[in-house]
Amino acid sequence: MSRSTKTRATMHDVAREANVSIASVSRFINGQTVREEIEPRITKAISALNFKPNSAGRALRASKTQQICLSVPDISNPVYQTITKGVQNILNTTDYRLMLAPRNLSVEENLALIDSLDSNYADGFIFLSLVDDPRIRKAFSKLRIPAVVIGNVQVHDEVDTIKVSAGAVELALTYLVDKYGGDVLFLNGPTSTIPGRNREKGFLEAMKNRGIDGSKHIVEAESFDVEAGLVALSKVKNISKYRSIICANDLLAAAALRSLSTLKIEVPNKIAVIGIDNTDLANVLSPSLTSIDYKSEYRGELAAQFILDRLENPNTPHRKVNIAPELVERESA
Amino acid sequence: MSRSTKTRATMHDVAREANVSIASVSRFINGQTVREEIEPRITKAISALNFKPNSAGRALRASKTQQICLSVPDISNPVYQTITKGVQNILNTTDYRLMLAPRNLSVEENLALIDSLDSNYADGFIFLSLVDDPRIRKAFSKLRIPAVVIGNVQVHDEVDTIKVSAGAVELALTYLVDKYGGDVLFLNGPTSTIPGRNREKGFLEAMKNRGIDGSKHIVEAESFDVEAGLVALSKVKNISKYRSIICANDLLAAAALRSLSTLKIEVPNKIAVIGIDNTDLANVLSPSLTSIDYKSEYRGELAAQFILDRLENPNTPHRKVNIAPELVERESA
DNA sequence: TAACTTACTGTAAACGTTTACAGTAGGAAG
DNA sequence: CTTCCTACTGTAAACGTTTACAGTAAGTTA
Repeated sequence: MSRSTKTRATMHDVAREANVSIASVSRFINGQTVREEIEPRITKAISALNFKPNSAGRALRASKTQQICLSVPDISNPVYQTITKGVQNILNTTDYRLMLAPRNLSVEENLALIDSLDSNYADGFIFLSLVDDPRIRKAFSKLRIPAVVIGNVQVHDEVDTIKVSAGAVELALTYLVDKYGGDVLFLNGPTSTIPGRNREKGFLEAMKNRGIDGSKHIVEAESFDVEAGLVALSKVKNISKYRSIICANDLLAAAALRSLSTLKIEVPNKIAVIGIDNTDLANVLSPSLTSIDYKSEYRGELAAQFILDRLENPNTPHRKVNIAPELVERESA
Repeated sequence: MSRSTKTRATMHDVAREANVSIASVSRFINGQTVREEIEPRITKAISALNFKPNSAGRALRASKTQQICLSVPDISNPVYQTITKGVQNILNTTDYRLMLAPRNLSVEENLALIDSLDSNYADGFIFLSLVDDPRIRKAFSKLRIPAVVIGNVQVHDEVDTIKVSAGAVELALTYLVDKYGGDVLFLNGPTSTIPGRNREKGFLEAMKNRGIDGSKHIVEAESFDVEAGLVALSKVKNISKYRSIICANDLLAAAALRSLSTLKIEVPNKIAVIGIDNTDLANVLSPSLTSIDYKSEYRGELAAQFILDRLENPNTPHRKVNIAPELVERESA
C-alpha cells in the first residue's frame, strides 16, 4: 500500500520501512544508541519518507513543548526589541522555539497571560511587565513552569530574577552635575509603572543628597514614547533655564532632542541630554545620545540561559542578578 | 480520591466531577450546545478544578496548534518590528499565538526554517525574506500549511502575497527633483537582497527617464543599518555637490542625517534626505524624516488576516495585494 | 559449563484531547 | 398507537509520540 502524498509520514511508517520497531526509531531520533546495523536503515527510511517528528505528539507524550514564552509589554519600545533579540540569540542555538506573548500593558492583560500559560503551550516563561499588582504576584505564584523575571516586578522568591539596580538616575545626575552644574530637569515616564516609580525615587533621592528638592525638577510624560515626551516638554515653561535633561528612557530622550532642535537650542552646548537604556536608538539619533546602559541584549540572553538551565536541571538554585548601570558617553552630553 | 495539587486537572476529572461524559465536556468547551441542566455542572467543575485544556492533546487530536509562525529576517530592523506589531494586532483578537521564527537572513537559514515547519508546530506561516533563491522557492512549494508572503520574494502562485509596488524610489525622486533639482544621491542597501535589487532598478529607471545615467549616483551600503550607512557615505567624495539623498530605508536615512550633522551640512537647506519605510524612526529623528510609507503595520495586519481567513476557509481564492507607496512629508525634505 | 552482566530490542501502554457512531428520550406527525 | 424526527448523550477509537518493562543475544566471569 503506497502512502498518499497528502499525509505525513509517521514514526510507524519509518519503523515499517526500516524494518525495526517504532521504539528504536524514537530512541535513535532522541540520540540513544541503537544497534550499528540498523542505524543506516533508519536514516535511510527517514529521508526516503521525509519524516519529521510531530511536535504535538511529542509534546503530549513527553510534556515538553520546546517552546519558551516571552512577554513584551510593548513591542514598539526599542528596549524590548533588544531584549527579544537577546533571547533569540540564545534560543536559536537550541531547538527551543520562541513564542511572543500578546501585549501585556495592563494588569488584566498580565493576568490573562499568566493564566493562559496553564494551557501547557510553553515550557518556560520570561516575564517582563511594566506594572505591578498583588493579583499578578498571586497568579504568578501558581505558575507551573519555570520562569525568569526581567525587571523589578515583585513576585515570589523561588524564581530567577534579573533586576536593574536603581543607580541609573544617580549616575546620570552625578555626571551632569559634575560637568554642567545643578540645573537638571528630569523627564520621567508615568509613575504608574515600575520603572517610572523607581526612576522618580532615584532622582528625588539623588537630588536630596545634593540638598535640592527634586520634585520641582520633574516633568512626567503619559507614556514612555516620543509623542508623550513632546507633549510633556511643551508644558515646561522657560526650558532654557535648565542646563541638562535626564530622560527616563531613550524614546523620551529622542523627544527631548527634537524639542530642543525645534527650539534651536544646541545640544549639548546649551542643554545636555542623557537617556536611559542605551538602545540602538542612541546611535541613530543626531547628536548621538549619551545613555545609561542596562545591557538589554545581555539581559535577554541571561534570561534565556536561566530558563534553559532550569529546564535541564530543575534543582538549579534560584539566581538573582543585578545589572549595574553604566554610562555610555556620546555626543549629547 | 483527592487530586494531587501537583498534577493538572484533565477533561476526565472535569467529567467525573460534573457527572457527565468527557465528550460533553469537550463539546461544551468548544461551543456546542449541551443540555441546559448540565451546563452549570460543567462550568462549576471547570472552575473548581481550575481546568485548562491541554494544548498538546488538543493539537495532536485536532491537528491544530493555534500557532502562527512569523519569520523576521532581522529583528533589529524597525520595519520588521512594525510588521510584527501589525501581526500581533490581529492575532491578539483571536486565540492564535504568535511564534517568532529564528533569524532567517541567509538562504540556509531560510531553508532550515521552512523545513522545520513540517514538524507541525504552526498552523500558518507568514514569510518575510530578504533573499531569494530557487531552493527557497522549491522548499516553500512543499510547505503543508497555508502561508502568506510579505515582500517580493518569488514563490509559487498558490499563495497569498503582499507586495510593495516598485514605485517608491521613483516617487521620492520625482519629489526631490521637482523641489531641489537633479543632483540626487541614492544610498542603497546591498543588492544581494531583494529590496536592494528592486530599489536599485527603480532608481536607475527613474533616472534614465530623466536622461541621466544613475549608476554614478549610487552608493551601496553593506547592510541596511546605520553603521553600514555611515561607512558607505564616508566613501562618497565631495558629498556637498549633491542636493538630496534618497536612502533605501529609514536606518540608512538616519545614517545620512548623522553624517550630514557631523559635516555641519544643514538638512534640508543644503541637502535634503528621504527615507523609505516610514517607520517609527521617522518621527524620532531630528530633523524628522520625510519617508516613503509602505504601510508596514497594515501589511502585518493584512498578512495575519489572510492566514486566518484561509484557516477558516481553505478555499478562499488566493489574494495578491500590492501596497502603493505614499510620501509622508516631514522636515528632512 | 552455568550464572551473571551488558547492550540492545520490541510490545504495549500511556499522554489529553476530539469526534464518529450508536443510542436514547421526548415530542410531532400520521 | 406507531413511526419519524430532533436534540442531545456516552462509548470508544483515534492522533503520533515516548518509555516502562520484559525479553534476547552476546560477552564476561567463575
